[in-house]
This record gives sequence, structure tokens and C-alpha cells, in this order.
Amino acid sequence: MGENGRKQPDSLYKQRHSLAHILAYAVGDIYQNVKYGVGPVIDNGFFYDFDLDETISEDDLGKIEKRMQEIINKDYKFDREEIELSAAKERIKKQEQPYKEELINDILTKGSTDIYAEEGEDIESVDKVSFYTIGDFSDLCRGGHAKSTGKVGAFKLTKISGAYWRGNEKNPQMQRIYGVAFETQKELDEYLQLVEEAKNRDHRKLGRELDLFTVSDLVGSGLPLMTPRGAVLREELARYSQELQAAQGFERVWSPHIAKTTLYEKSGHYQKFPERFEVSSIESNDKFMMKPMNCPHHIQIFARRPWSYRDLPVRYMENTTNYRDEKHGELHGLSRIRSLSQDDGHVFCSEEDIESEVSAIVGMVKDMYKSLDMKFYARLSYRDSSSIYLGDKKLWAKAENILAKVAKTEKLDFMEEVGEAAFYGPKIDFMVNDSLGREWQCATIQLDFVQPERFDLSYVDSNGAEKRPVMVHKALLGSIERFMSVYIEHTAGRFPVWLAPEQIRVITVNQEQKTVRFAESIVEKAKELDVRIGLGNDNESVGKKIRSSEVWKVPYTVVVGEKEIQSGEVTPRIRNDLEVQKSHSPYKIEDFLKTVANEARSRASKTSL
RNA sequence: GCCACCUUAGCUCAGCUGGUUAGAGCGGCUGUUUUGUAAACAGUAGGUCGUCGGUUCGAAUCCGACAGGUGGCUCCA
Repeated sequence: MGENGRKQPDSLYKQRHSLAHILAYAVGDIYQNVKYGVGPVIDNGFFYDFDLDETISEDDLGKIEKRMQEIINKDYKFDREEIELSAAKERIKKQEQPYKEELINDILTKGSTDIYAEEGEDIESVDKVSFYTIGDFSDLCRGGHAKSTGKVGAFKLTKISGAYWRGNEKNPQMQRIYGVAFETQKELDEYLQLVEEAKNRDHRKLGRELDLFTVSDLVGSGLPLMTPRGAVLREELARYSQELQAAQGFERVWSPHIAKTTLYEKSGHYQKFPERFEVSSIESNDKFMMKPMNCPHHIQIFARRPWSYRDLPVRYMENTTNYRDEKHGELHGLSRIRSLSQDDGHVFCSEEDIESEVSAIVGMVKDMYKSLDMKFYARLSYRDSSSIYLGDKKLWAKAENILAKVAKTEKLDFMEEVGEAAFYGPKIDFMVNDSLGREWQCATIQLDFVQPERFDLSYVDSNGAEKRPVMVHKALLGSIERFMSVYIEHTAGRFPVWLAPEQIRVITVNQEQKTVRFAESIVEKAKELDVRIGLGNDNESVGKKIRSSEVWKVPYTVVVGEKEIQSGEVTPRIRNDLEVQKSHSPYKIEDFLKTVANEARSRASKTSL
């Protein structure tokens, strides 16, 4: 029973749980020799795992749904029965259900079916288990059901997948059938519509339609290529991140994309990165690898010379690409790739400076997501009592207090989670909400007590004593490509002016010399002001060219013809999501262009025209 | 990597159970038109139907392998 399941309203939870049973009943009716796994409630519905002789495909879902509906129509009561464990074991043995038998055995030895529970650890005295029966289908189950099969709301089977028994790839693979379910058909329809909307906003679809990026089989999967338009978006985001950091004293550094593996052996990353790309040299015996992260490089830049407490904090930033050989099946558009760029940065400071440094970075995160018009909350991740965490316990406690204090003084919307810290230090992860209500981890601030130790970093304090600096890792966007995927879906490709690959499109009313020359003069003036402008001078109707500009989601479209040539004024057509109020008045061309340039510079999310 | 599904023109997709020269819309190109705020008209070029192999008189269609893609593989009676 997942945490997620528990957060649901009780009645909905019971309906979904009941549907899982009904699904199992239906599958048992349709197929021979069905071995049942587990069937829990999940975020928007339920699933059930089966071990079947034949493989089912999505085409079979309709058939199963139909049988489920029949069971629902019969309105069977959910009958609860409590029996002794030993009797239950016998009963299941007779049914020849090996998976259920394993569960019973776990209850017997561990008092729980939790796969993470250690044998012998906190054995509850369980002597009875319950079975729930509907019609002639009976299942071992803790409970939580609707009164009868007729009271389960609206559902739809959605997909099918392979899933290992108890999530362990050494175990047999079972067939998992997923369903979504809600109290009413209306809610179900709304949910399905949201899924549909998400499909329409899929960044891979928009990436193609708006010509932002491409993938090539020859270059390799998970290695996206940025087109001119995509490169603009990417550069603008990256530039903003660096401007925010530079304002807080971060200096730009640069490091090569490969390094000797000994660097990562020393940092401790080598063992922790089985998904590394190794690089061999024909000339030398040294082993190299593509850098999976940047901290060891920045550490080496810091370590080049001795430091005084007067020099601290030292802050380095670099927008650069890391390489990680992710599992093939996990690659996805721009969000899960093998060459990911980070707006990375590292601070080397004294313990006393942690608070002000973290606070400054929190300030950047706020600025960044305000400009991007996205809401977020913070998750403070602390250590628990387990032994995986390295570094001085007192320092940990102090640092965790500092993070909490900063979260309060910065008035962050935050939650605290014990046991979620990195092994090298506590952290703040920022969870960004997109316009469809989904959550993404983007920005992060991580304290690190381990790497300064491993690389023996030091500075001289005011008493002349050698001291160990603390390291702070930070990223505002996280992976820039991944952020792009989130942002493309958040905006549905309707970027604000400062990020739009094409900010203005000039459309000609005809192809007469005079008109074309006038349009070209506007393009030239715009370019002088660093405004990104396109020219729509095809031999097409004005309506067609306006449509094209809309389809490409260009913020401003201006049509020029005789009238504009005479007046020297244009009436920009504004993309509707940017409009504050509708008052399309004519602007002198120079004023219009300057306003657009200013909007871009100020990173405004709405138009001021 | 594992499970299921998919792969036909630059894009979106037809092509029924194998049967003449594989189709459409958009986009591209050429021409006509010279357009005033979300799609003018006509013509035309694009495809060894993902790759390789097999079955067959005959394969886009059936079978197999491989490649690439999509959804999932975290939710524990």
C-alpha cells in the first residue's frame, strides 16, 4: 500500500482497491492458469500483476474491461473472512498460488510483506489474515474495499507493462495491467483530457513543430542536437543563469570534457558511476572518461594555490556538458539524455559563511523562477541515523539547522525530509510546478563536507591555522536540456519575448519593390537593436502568412504595406497569451523596436505594448 | 537491459484477410495572382514501405533477427 495511495480520500481509495480485485477476477475468468501477484492502489488508479501463460497486449484490454463491467453489474458483496495464518497457508497452497504463498510466508516470518523489512525486525504478532471474496474470486487482502462491486465509480484500463515480481530484476517478470479510476465519469473524462493535453504539449512534439532540436541515429540516441531556434532558447536560459550568479560574485571557469579516471577515483565518483563513458588513449596508458560531473574539476581549480580566509568565499560557475551513459530504456526526449548540460557552480567557503552563501543562492532561484513565471517549493533533505553519511556529525547538525533557518528567513514554501540527503551533505531541492500541475526537480543547493576532505582542501584562517573549507554545489536550472523540456511543456511553446527564438515577424502585403525594401529596413533596424526578427515575404496571402506566424508562436507580428510606408508606423499583432489589455495602437517603428528590445532585456513575461 | 506496442514522402497519416505502375493532406519547388490581419489557385518533385534474411508464383502486408522509437519496469496482502 503506497504512500500515494494513503493520501487519497478514503472512499476513492476503496473504490480503486476494489477495482484491482475486480480486474484480477476478470483476468482469472478469461485466462487459464493465472498466478496472482499484487494489486495495489496508485496515484490515479490501480494495477494488478499477473503471471500468465500467454502474453496479453493492449488490444486485449477492451475484452478485460468488458468482463470487469459484467462483474460490476452483478454488484457482488465484498465478503471479509478472517482466518488463522496456518489455515490461510493451507488454503493458498491448495489454490496453487506461489506468489501469494510467498507473501503469507513473509507475514509469518516478518509480520509484514514489506520487502524492505528485515527478517526478525519488529515482528508484529500477526496470527490472523483476511480474505476478501466477490462472486467466486477470493483474494488475500488486508482490506479497504467498497461495499460491493457495483460501487466502484468510473474506470478505464490504460496500459500494460512488464514488472518484476517485487521490483527485483532477478525475480520472474510479471504482466502488469494499469487502470485509472475516479468517483465519477466526469472526473475520469477530465483526467483523460489532461493526459491528452499533456500529449499535445509533449516537448518532443513541440520540439519538432517549432524546430527546436533534433536527434540523429548516426550521432546516437540520448544525444540531442540543438537547431538554431533551440540554441537561442538554450543560450538565453544559460545566459540568464550566469548573469544571476555573476551578480553574486560567481566567476566563470572552464574545464575540458574528459579527465583521467584517477580524478574520479579520488573524488569517490568512479565507483558510484557505473554509467560512465570511458575514453581510451592510443598514445598513452592513461585511462580517461567523459566527465559525469564538474565538481572535481572546480576543486582542482581551487586547489591550484593556497588561500587566505580573506579570499573566501571563492565561487566558480560553468555552463558545461556532462556525459552519463543512461540505460537505453530510460532515455526520453530532452529530459533524460546522455549529454546533459548544467548551469553548475561551486562555492568554497568557511563554515561561518554557509548561511549567507545558501541564502544568496536561494535568492537567485527565486529570481530565476519568478522571471520564468513558475511556482516552486523547497524540499530540505537531511540525514537519518544510518551509516551511509560521511563527515562530522556535528557539522551535519549545524548545516541542517542553517538550511532550515535560511528556508524560514527567505520565506520559502518548504518541507523537510529525513533520510533524503546525499551521502556527502544535506541539501535543498527545489520542486517546480508546471502549468499542468506536475512537479519537477530543477534547482538544487547541496552542502558537501566530503570532497574538501578527500582532496585535502584548505585555507589559512585569521590565526594562521589551516582550515578545511565547506563546499556548496548549486544549479539553478539543473540540466539545461531537462529544464527546456519542462519549460516547453509548461508554456506549450509560447515563450516570453526574451526567450522567443523569433521575437518579431514582419509580413509584407505584396511583393512590390517598395514594400519589400521597407520590410527589409525594419529587419535591419531590429538587428541593430539585437532583436530577433524574421521576414514573411512569401508570395502567399496575408492571412496565410499571419497564420504561419501564429503557428510558430512568434510574439509580435507586423504587417507592412502602403499604409505603413506612408505613416512610418506599425500596429503590432500580439500573441494572445502576452496581452495585458487589448489596445492595438500604432507605434513609430523605432519606438516599437526599442520597446521589444527593452522587454527582452528586462525578461518581462507580459507585453508592455 | 526487461515486457508490450510501433516504424509507409520532411511532417501527420490511408493502404481490409499477400495480387497490377504505394496514396492523401500539410510542407517544398514552379507558375498564375499582388494580396490588409489565422489556410488564393494550378501544376510538380519527393518513398528499394526502418535494415537484413525467410515463406510464397507473388510481400508494405505473413515469419525471424537486428536497429530505432513509444508506454511501462518507484507504488508491496
